Amino acid sequence: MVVLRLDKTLMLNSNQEKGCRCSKVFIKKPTYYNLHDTLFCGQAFRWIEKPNPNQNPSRIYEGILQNIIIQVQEIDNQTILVEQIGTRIPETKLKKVVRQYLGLNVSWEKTFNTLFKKNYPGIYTKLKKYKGLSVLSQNNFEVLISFMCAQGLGVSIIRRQISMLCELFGEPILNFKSSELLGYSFPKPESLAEASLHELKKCTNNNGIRAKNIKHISQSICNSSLNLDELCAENTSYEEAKELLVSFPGIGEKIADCVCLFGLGHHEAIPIDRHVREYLDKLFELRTPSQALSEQNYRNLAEKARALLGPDYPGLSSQILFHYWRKDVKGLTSF
DNA sequence: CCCCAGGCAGCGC
DNA sequence: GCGCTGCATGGG
Repeated sequence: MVVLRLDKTLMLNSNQEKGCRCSKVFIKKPTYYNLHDTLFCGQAFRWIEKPNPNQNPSRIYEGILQNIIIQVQEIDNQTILVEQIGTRIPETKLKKVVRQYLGLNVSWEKTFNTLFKKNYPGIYTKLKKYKGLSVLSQNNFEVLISFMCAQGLGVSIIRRQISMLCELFGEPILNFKSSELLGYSFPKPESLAEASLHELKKCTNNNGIRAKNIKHISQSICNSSLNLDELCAENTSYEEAKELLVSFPGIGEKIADCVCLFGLGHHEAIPIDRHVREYLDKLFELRTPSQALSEQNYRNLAEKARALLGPDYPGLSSQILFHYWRKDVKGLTSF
Protein backbone atom coordinates (compact mmCIF):
# COMPACT_ATOMS: atom_id res chain seq x y z
CA MET A 1 0.00 0.00 0.00
CA VAL A 2 1.34 3.13 -0.63
CA VAL A 3 1.90 6.37 -0.41
CA LEU A 4 4.46 7.48 -2.65
CA ARG A 5 4.35 7.10 -6.37
CA LEU A 6 7.46 6.71 -8.41
CA ASP A 7 7.85 9.38 -10.95
CA LYS A 8 8.91 8.43 -14.42
CA THR A 9 11.96 10.54 -13.97
CA LEU A 10 14.95 8.34 -13.48
CA MET A 11 18.28 9.99 -13.33
CA LEU A 12 21.52 8.11 -13.42
CA ASN A 13 24.76 9.54 -12.30
CA SER A 14 26.96 8.51 -15.16
CA ASN A 15 30.20 9.52 -13.52
CA GLN A 16 31.37 7.70 -10.42
CA GLU A 17 31.53 10.43 -7.89
CA LYS A 18 33.62 10.28 -4.79
CA GLY A 19 31.68 8.39 -2.14
CA CYS A 20 30.42 6.22 -4.92
CA ARG A 21 26.89 7.36 -5.30
CA CYS A 22 25.25 5.66 -8.18
CA SER A 23 21.64 5.56 -9.18
CA LYS A 24 19.26 8.32 -8.23
CA VAL A 25 15.50 8.09 -8.41
CA PHE A 26 13.10 10.94 -7.91
CA ILE A 27 9.79 10.02 -6.37
CA LYS A 28 6.72 12.17 -6.50
CA LYS A 29 4.45 12.11 -3.53
CA PRO A 30 0.74 12.53 -4.19
CA THR A 31 0.18 14.10 -0.80
CA TYR A 32 1.85 16.33 1.70
CA TYR A 33 2.46 13.64 4.28
CA ASN A 34 6.07 14.00 5.29
CA LEU A 35 8.87 11.53 4.73
CA HIS A 36 9.77 11.04 8.36
CA ASP A 37 6.27 9.98 9.26
CA THR A 38 5.93 7.85 6.16
CA LEU A 39 9.03 5.83 6.99
CA PHE A 40 8.66 5.54 10.72
CA CYS A 41 4.91 5.27 10.92
CA GLY A 42 5.09 2.63 8.21
CA GLN A 43 6.71 0.40 10.85
CA ALA A 44 10.25 0.57 9.57
CA PHE A 45 12.63 -0.11 12.45
CA ARG A 46 15.86 0.23 10.54
CA TRP A 47 15.82 3.77 9.20
CA ILE A 48 18.40 6.22 10.45
CA GLU A 49 17.59 9.89 10.46
CA LYS A 50 20.35 12.46 10.26
CA PRO A 51 20.71 16.14 9.50
CA ASN A 52 21.56 17.13 5.98
CA PRO A 53 24.56 19.47 6.14
CA ASN A 54 23.87 20.88 2.71
CA GLN A 55 20.28 21.77 3.19
CA ASN A 56 19.18 23.01 6.53
CA PRO A 57 16.80 22.00 8.01
CA SER A 58 16.20 19.13 5.61
CA ARG A 59 17.11 15.65 6.79
CA ILE A 60 18.52 12.52 5.23
CA TYR A 61 17.10 9.08 5.94
CA GLU A 62 19.29 6.07 5.46
CA GLY A 63 18.13 2.50 5.25
CA ILE A 64 19.06 -0.95 3.97
CA LEU A 65 16.60 -2.63 1.62
CA GLN A 66 17.37 -6.06 0.24
CA ASN A 67 21.00 -5.48 1.19
CA ILE A 68 21.09 -2.23 -0.75
CA ILE A 69 21.87 0.92 1.17
CA ILE A 70 19.81 3.86 0.09
CA GLN A 71 19.55 7.45 1.20
CA VAL A 72 16.28 9.28 0.98
CA GLN A 73 15.76 12.99 1.20
CA GLU A 74 12.76 15.24 0.97
CA ILE A 75 13.30 17.73 -1.84
CA ASP A 76 10.05 19.61 -1.43
CA ASN A 77 6.51 18.93 -0.38
CA GLN A 78 5.92 16.70 -3.34
CA THR A 79 9.21 15.08 -4.22
CA ILE A 80 11.72 12.82 -2.56
CA LEU A 81 15.09 11.77 -3.90
CA VAL A 82 16.36 8.21 -3.47
CA GLU A 83 20.08 7.63 -3.88
CA GLN A 84 21.73 4.25 -3.83
CA ILE A 85 25.16 3.85 -2.23
CA GLY A 86 27.30 0.84 -1.43
CA THR A 87 27.31 -2.14 -3.73
CA ARG A 88 26.50 -0.96 -7.21
CA ILE A 89 23.25 -2.14 -8.71
CA PRO A 90 21.45 -1.18 -11.90
CA GLU A 91 18.96 1.63 -11.63
CA THR A 92 16.16 -0.65 -12.79
CA LYS A 93 16.73 -2.86 -9.79
CA LEU A 94 16.86 0.12 -7.46
CA LYS A 95 13.56 1.26 -8.84
CA LYS A 96 12.07 -2.17 -8.33
CA VAL A 97 13.33 -2.44 -4.76
CA VAL A 98 12.01 0.98 -3.82
CA ARG A 99 8.68 0.30 -5.48
CA GLN A 100 8.37 -2.99 -3.66
CA TYR A 101 9.28 -1.42 -0.37
CA LEU A 102 6.84 1.43 -0.69
CA GLY A 103 4.11 -1.03 -1.54
CA LEU A 104 1.00 -0.91 -3.66
CA ASN A 105 -1.13 2.03 -4.46
CA VAL A 106 -4.03 2.43 -2.13
CA SER A 107 -6.76 4.95 -2.61
CA TRP A 108 -7.63 7.10 0.35
CA GLU A 109 -11.31 6.62 -0.37
CA LYS A 110 -10.95 2.91 0.25
CA THR A 111 -8.87 3.38 3.39
CA PHE A 112 -11.80 4.99 5.16
CA ASN A 113 -15.09 4.15 3.52
CA THR A 114 -18.25 6.22 3.35
CA LEU A 115 -19.83 4.48 6.30
CA PHE A 116 -16.90 5.37 8.51
CA LYS A 117 -16.98 8.97 7.32
CA LYS A 118 -20.70 9.18 8.00
CA ASN A 119 -20.49 7.64 11.44
CA TYR A 120 -17.35 9.42 12.63
CA PRO A 121 -17.06 12.70 10.72
CA GLY A 122 -15.12 14.42 13.51
CA ILE A 123 -12.47 11.72 13.71
CA TYR A 124 -12.26 11.42 9.95
CA THR A 125 -11.50 15.13 9.61
CA LYS A 126 -8.59 14.79 12.00
CA LEU A 127 -7.25 11.75 10.14
CA LYS A 128 -6.96 13.60 6.86
CA LYS A 129 -3.50 14.85 7.75
CA TYR A 130 -2.32 11.25 7.52
CA LYS A 131 -3.45 10.88 3.95
CA GLY A 132 -0.54 9.32 2.14
CA LEU A 133 0.73 7.18 5.02
CA SER A 134 1.44 3.64 3.90
CA VAL A 135 2.10 0.29 5.40
CA LEU A 136 5.57 -0.45 4.10
CA SER A 137 6.08 -3.81 2.45
CA GLN A 138 9.17 -5.08 4.17
CA ASN A 139 11.18 -8.28 3.98
CA ASN A 140 9.18 -10.98 5.70
CA PHE A 141 12.01 -12.54 7.71
CA GLU A 142 13.17 -9.15 8.91
CA VAL A 143 9.64 -8.29 9.99
CA LEU A 144 9.25 -11.64 11.76
CA ILE A 145 12.40 -11.31 13.85
CA SER A 146 11.98 -7.57 14.46
CA PHE A 147 8.52 -7.97 15.93
CA MET A 148 9.59 -10.94 18.00
CA CYS A 149 11.92 -8.40 19.64
CA ALA A 150 9.07 -5.95 20.19
CA GLN A 151 7.46 -7.33 23.29
CA GLY A 152 6.78 -5.06 26.20
CA LEU A 153 9.76 -2.79 25.65
CA GLY A 154 10.21 0.70 24.36
CA VAL A 155 10.91 1.46 20.74
CA SER A 156 14.50 2.51 21.47
CA ILE A 157 15.29 -0.91 22.94
CA ILE A 158 13.60 -2.63 20.01
CA ARG A 159 15.79 -0.70 17.58
CA ARG A 160 18.92 -1.52 19.53
CA GLN A 161 18.15 -5.23 19.45
CA ILE A 162 17.72 -5.16 15.71
CA SER A 163 20.88 -3.22 15.00
CA MET A 164 22.86 -5.58 17.23
CA LEU A 165 21.43 -8.59 15.40
CA CYS A 166 22.63 -7.05 12.15
CA GLU A 167 26.10 -6.28 13.49
CA LEU A 168 26.66 -9.71 15.01
CA PHE A 169 24.94 -11.93 12.45
CA GLY A 170 24.49 -9.86 9.30
CA GLU A 171 26.89 -9.44 6.41
CA PRO A 172 29.08 -6.37 6.23
CA ILE A 173 28.16 -4.12 3.33
CA LEU A 174 31.12 -2.41 1.73
CA ASN A 175 31.57 0.48 -0.60
CA PHE A 176 32.39 -1.32 -3.83
CA LYS A 177 35.25 1.02 -4.65
CA SER A 178 36.85 2.00 -1.39
CA SER A 179 35.84 -1.05 0.69
CA GLU A 180 34.69 1.30 3.40
CA LEU A 181 32.22 -0.37 5.77
CA LEU A 182 28.80 1.12 5.23
CA GLY A 183 26.60 -1.08 7.38
CA TYR A 184 25.30 -4.58 7.94
CA SER A 185 22.56 -6.52 6.24
CA PHE A 186 19.79 -8.15 8.19
CA PRO A 187 20.89 -11.68 9.18
CA LYS A 188 19.85 -14.62 7.04
CA PRO A 189 17.80 -17.37 8.69
CA GLU A 190 20.83 -19.68 8.48
CA SER A 191 22.94 -17.30 10.57
CA LEU A 192 20.39 -17.08 13.34
CA ALA A 193 19.66 -20.80 13.21
CA GLU A 194 23.33 -21.57 13.83
CA ALA A 195 23.89 -18.80 16.36
CA SER A 196 24.99 -19.68 19.87
CA LEU A 197 22.37 -18.78 22.43
CA HIS A 198 25.00 -16.91 24.39
CA GLU A 199 25.74 -14.61 21.44
CA LEU A 200 22.11 -14.30 20.41
CA LYS A 201 21.10 -13.34 23.92
CA LYS A 202 23.31 -10.26 23.74
CA CYS A 203 21.10 -9.03 20.90
CA THR A 204 17.76 -9.76 22.56
CA ASN A 205 18.08 -7.44 25.52
CA ASN A 206 19.65 -10.29 27.48
CA ASN A 207 16.40 -12.19 27.28
CA GLY A 208 17.23 -15.90 26.95
CA ILE A 209 13.69 -16.99 26.15
CA ARG A 210 13.48 -14.59 23.26
CA ALA A 211 16.88 -15.72 21.98
CA LYS A 212 15.76 -19.34 22.08
CA ASN A 213 12.52 -18.56 20.25
CA ILE A 214 14.34 -16.66 17.52
CA LYS A 215 16.84 -19.46 17.05
CA HIS A 216 14.05 -22.02 16.95
CA ILE A 217 11.97 -20.24 14.32
CA SER A 218 15.07 -19.61 12.22
CA GLN A 219 15.83 -23.33 12.33
CA SER A 220 12.25 -24.04 11.32
CA ILE A 221 12.72 -21.86 8.25
CA CYS A 222 15.97 -23.61 7.39
CA ASN A 223 14.41 -27.06 7.60
CA SER A 224 11.37 -25.87 5.63
CA SER A 225 8.77 -26.47 8.31
CA LEU A 226 8.09 -22.74 7.96
CA ASN A 227 8.15 -21.07 4.56
CA LEU A 228 7.39 -17.36 4.85
CA ASP A 229 7.24 -16.83 1.09
CA GLU A 230 4.44 -19.39 0.93
CA LEU A 231 2.48 -17.50 3.58
CA CYS A 232 2.24 -14.23 1.65
CA ALA A 233 -1.05 -12.88 0.41
CA GLU A 234 -0.89 -14.34 -3.09
CA ASN A 235 -0.39 -17.91 -1.89
CA THR A 236 -2.14 -18.30 1.44
CA SER A 237 -5.14 -16.84 3.22
CA TYR A 238 -4.65 -14.53 6.19
CA GLU A 239 -6.27 -17.03 8.53
CA GLU A 240 -4.02 -19.88 7.44
CA ALA A 241 -0.88 -17.77 7.63
CA LYS A 242 -1.73 -16.52 11.10
CA GLU A 243 -2.63 -19.95 12.36
CA LEU A 244 0.76 -21.31 11.41
CA LEU A 245 2.63 -18.33 12.83
CA VAL A 246 1.00 -18.47 16.26
CA SER A 247 1.94 -22.13 16.58
CA PHE A 248 5.55 -21.06 17.13
CA PRO A 249 6.73 -20.16 20.63
CA GLY A 250 7.29 -16.43 21.02
CA ILE A 251 4.58 -15.52 18.54
CA GLY A 252 1.17 -14.58 19.87
CA GLU A 253 -1.83 -12.88 18.33
CA LYS A 254 -0.31 -9.43 18.03
CA ILE A 255 3.08 -10.41 16.66
CA ALA A 256 1.46 -12.76 14.14
CA ASP A 257 -0.77 -9.94 12.91
CA CYS A 258 2.24 -7.65 12.58
CA VAL A 259 4.03 -10.22 10.44
CA CYS A 260 0.91 -10.79 8.35
CA LEU A 261 0.39 -7.08 7.72
CA PHE A 262 3.91 -5.68 7.42
CA GLY A 263 5.73 -8.68 6.00
CA LEU A 264 3.21 -10.83 4.13
CA GLY A 265 0.79 -8.34 2.58
CA HIS A 266 -2.33 -9.51 4.41
CA HIS A 267 -4.14 -6.19 4.65
CA GLU A 268 -6.99 -7.55 6.74
CA ALA A 269 -4.68 -8.13 9.70
CA ILE A 270 -5.17 -5.62 12.53
CA PRO A 271 -2.44 -5.87 15.15
CA ILE A 272 -3.97 -5.00 18.51
CA ASP A 273 -1.49 -3.70 21.01
CA ARG A 274 -2.12 -1.59 24.08
CA HIS A 275 -2.56 1.58 22.01
CA VAL A 276 -4.97 0.09 19.49
CA ARG A 277 -6.99 -1.45 22.25
CA GLU A 278 -7.10 1.89 24.00
CA TYR A 279 -8.41 3.85 21.04
CA LEU A 280 -10.90 1.16 20.06
CA ASP A 281 -12.29 1.62 23.54
CA LYS A 282 -12.09 5.40 23.86
CA LEU A 283 -12.93 6.45 20.29
CA PHE A 284 -15.30 3.71 19.17
CA GLU A 285 -16.52 2.10 22.38
CA LEU A 286 -15.34 -1.34 21.38
CA ARG A 287 -14.67 -2.85 24.77
CA THR A 288 -13.39 -6.18 25.97
CA PRO A 289 -14.74 -7.80 29.11
CA SER A 290 -11.57 -8.85 30.91
CA GLN A 291 -8.47 -6.91 31.68
CA ALA A 292 -6.14 -9.43 30.05
CA LEU A 293 -6.62 -9.78 26.30
CA SER A 294 -7.09 -13.51 25.84
CA GLU A 295 -6.88 -15.12 22.43
CA GLN A 296 -10.66 -15.28 22.10
CA ASN A 297 -11.14 -11.69 23.22
CA TYR A 298 -8.41 -10.55 20.87
CA ARG A 299 -10.09 -12.22 17.90
CA ASN A 300 -13.52 -10.92 18.81
CA LEU A 301 -12.16 -7.41 19.14
CA ALA A 302 -10.29 -7.68 15.83
CA GLU A 303 -13.50 -8.77 14.08
CA LYS A 304 -15.34 -5.77 15.44
CA ALA A 305 -12.49 -3.52 14.35
CA ARG A 306 -12.56 -4.98 10.83
CA ALA A 307 -16.29 -4.31 10.64
CA LEU A 308 -15.66 -0.76 11.76
CA LEU A 309 -12.80 -0.02 9.39
CA GLY A 310 -14.21 -1.60 6.27
CA PRO A 311 -13.30 -4.52 4.04
CA ASP A 312 -10.52 -3.07 1.89
CA TYR A 313 -7.59 -1.90 4.00
CA PRO A 314 -8.47 -2.23 7.67
CA GLY A 315 -4.81 -2.84 8.52
CA LEU A 316 -3.78 0.51 7.08
CA SER A 317 -6.77 2.27 8.63
CA SER A 318 -5.87 0.86 12.03
CA GLN A 319 -2.29 2.09 11.62
CA ILE A 320 -3.42 5.60 10.77
CA LEU A 321 -5.63 5.62 13.84
CA PHE A 322 -2.72 4.22 15.84
CA HIS A 323 -0.57 7.23 14.96
CA TYR A 324 -3.39 9.70 15.38
CA TRP A 325 -4.00 8.29 18.83
CA ARG A 326 -0.36 8.17 19.89
CA LYS A 327 0.82 11.45 18.43
CA ASP A 328 -2.15 13.78 18.32
CA VAL A 329 -4.19 12.57 21.26
CA LYS A 330 -1.62 11.23 23.71
CA GLY A 331 1.30 13.40 22.65
CA LEU A 332 3.81 10.57 22.43
CA THR A 333 6.91 11.32 20.37
CA SER A 334 8.87 8.09 20.30
CA PHE A 335 9.00 7.61 16.57
C1' DC B 1 12.43 4.78 43.91
C1' DC B 2 8.64 3.55 41.17
C1' DC B 3 6.45 2.83 37.02
C1' DC B 4 6.00 1.99 32.44
C1' DA B 5 7.39 0.78 27.67
C1' DG B 6 3.78 -1.22 20.63
C1' DG B 7 3.72 -9.09 24.53
C1' DC B 8 4.07 -13.94 25.44
C1' DA B 9 3.67 -18.16 28.00
C1' DG B 10 3.18 -20.80 32.11
C1' DC B 11 0.84 -21.49 36.26
C1' DG B 12 -2.93 -21.88 39.78
C1' DC B 13 -7.67 -21.72 40.54
C1' DG C 1 -11.81 -19.00 31.20
C1' DC C 2 -9.45 -15.44 34.06
C1' DG C 3 -5.76 -13.29 36.77
C1' DC C 4 -1.06 -13.17 38.11
C1' DT C 5 3.83 -13.49 37.25
C1' DG C 6 8.53 -13.67 35.11
C1' DC C 7 11.14 -12.11 31.46
C1' DA C 8 14.77 -7.75 31.02
C1' DT C 9 16.43 -2.92 30.64
C1' DG C 10 16.39 2.14 30.32
C1' DG C 11 14.27 6.37 30.91
C1' DG C 12 10.81 9.71 32.89
